[in-house]
Amino acid sequence: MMAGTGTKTALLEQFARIGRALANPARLELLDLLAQGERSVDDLARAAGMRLSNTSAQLKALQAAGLVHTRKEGVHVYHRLAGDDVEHTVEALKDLARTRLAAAEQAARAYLGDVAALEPIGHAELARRLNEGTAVVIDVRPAAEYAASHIPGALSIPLDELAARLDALPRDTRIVAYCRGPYCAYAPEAARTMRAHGLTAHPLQGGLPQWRRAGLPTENP
Amino acid sequence: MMAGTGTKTALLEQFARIGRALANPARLELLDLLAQGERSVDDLARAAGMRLSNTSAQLKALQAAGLVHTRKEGVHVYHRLAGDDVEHTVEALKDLARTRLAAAEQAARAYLGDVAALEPIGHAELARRLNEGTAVVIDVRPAAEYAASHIPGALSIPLDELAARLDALPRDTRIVAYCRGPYCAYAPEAARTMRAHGLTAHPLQGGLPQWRRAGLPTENP
DNA sequence: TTCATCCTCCAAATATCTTTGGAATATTGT
DNA sequence: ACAATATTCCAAAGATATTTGGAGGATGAA
Repeated sequence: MMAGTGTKTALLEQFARIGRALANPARLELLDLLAQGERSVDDLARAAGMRLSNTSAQLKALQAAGLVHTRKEGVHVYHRLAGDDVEHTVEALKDLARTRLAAAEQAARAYLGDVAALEPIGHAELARRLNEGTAVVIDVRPAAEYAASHIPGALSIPLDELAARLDALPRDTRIVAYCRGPYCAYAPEAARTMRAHGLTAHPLQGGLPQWRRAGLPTENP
Repeated sequence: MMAGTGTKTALLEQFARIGRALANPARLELLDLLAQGERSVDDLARAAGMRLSNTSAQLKALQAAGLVHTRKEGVHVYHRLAGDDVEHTVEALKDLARTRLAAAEQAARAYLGDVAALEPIGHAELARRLNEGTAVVIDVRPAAEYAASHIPGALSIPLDELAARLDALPRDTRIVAYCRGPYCAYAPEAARTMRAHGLTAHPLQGGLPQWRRAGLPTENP
């Protein structure tokens, strides 16, 4: 492809660089993970089920596109999203896919199941209920993500452990589960598990990144 | 790459399809043109300076990604954006590029010049001024795009013809020029030309697609 | 220093994308 | 039927991306 300096072509080429960064499922998964908080390369590789060398290469591509920043601490290199706008654009991309591609809508339904049937709770309602004490909120993401940032007052119950800890949950209070975002299956899955056990459970509409982006408070280390 | 049916991988793969559609400067240019209204393949090829066969191939890719719909009329195939969300996401992509990539910001400045110095007029202010009669609005896009859709009351003065028609413009009224959008150089360029001729001119903030997306009225054939 | 750990870099193999010119197809009008 | 126009399809060449395994560099701990 031509270099194309100084003209409209050069500008379009720059825009396309961002498109290219978002053109690969592995990179999109890394962005999802990074939206939960900064993580080391090796940690990301494990969480995404990718080889280390490949993870490093993809993170380098994201960095070259300006979507990710890094911080070196000792032997670790921590990566994080460059800003809220990254997450916002990725979400717009996903929503566009779901709206415009029947195959995407179908894949979303296959992965998430029927979320509407679980009557998701909105941000505002959860915030109100937390103030009133009429709901308990649980964070069903892996513990490391809870540790990086969570909704104040949330209990960390990773999905893996939910079944074993069901009896410790209140039967007389509404339980709201949240996870990584609107395309994360953890919270809906958790709500189903809890409902099957006779609890009153709902997923949060959107996950922690959306909660934060709405200007609501989070608790960080 | 794996097929990956039924799982998270399948969903991410669908999201990445949209990313891939936006990963190429030629396709981004076609999307820009389509945001101005539906056009035939051959017309788009001419406007974008691309070969016909390539234009057809890229449009096919956009169609496969669900971003573009087509309508056949006689011997022509008219393409149009599948919805407002397409334009919105493309704009988010461009803004992200400009914010996160220094090279993109630099290319934008090189292409657009210093737009802020031209004191762009916002949508609300233009709407008000048009009601009051305290501004004249001119559409400096190619005539075909004006014909497809324009701001009610706008005069069509394609940038090519502006120099020849400067004397017909009022010297005692504020003139607002608009074009394809925030990354189109026509309106800023027109404002500079008019100012150099002693007129009071400004570009509109954002172009016709943004005006329409803000819910303001347009005039269509 | 030596070791273990984390990460990046490299080369190679494979796959995908882009662009071109020309052939093939479709539609309309004569 | 024929010609003219608009579009798609095809094959080929070149350019980019993706992924892997392993080598090598950097850092901190023993």
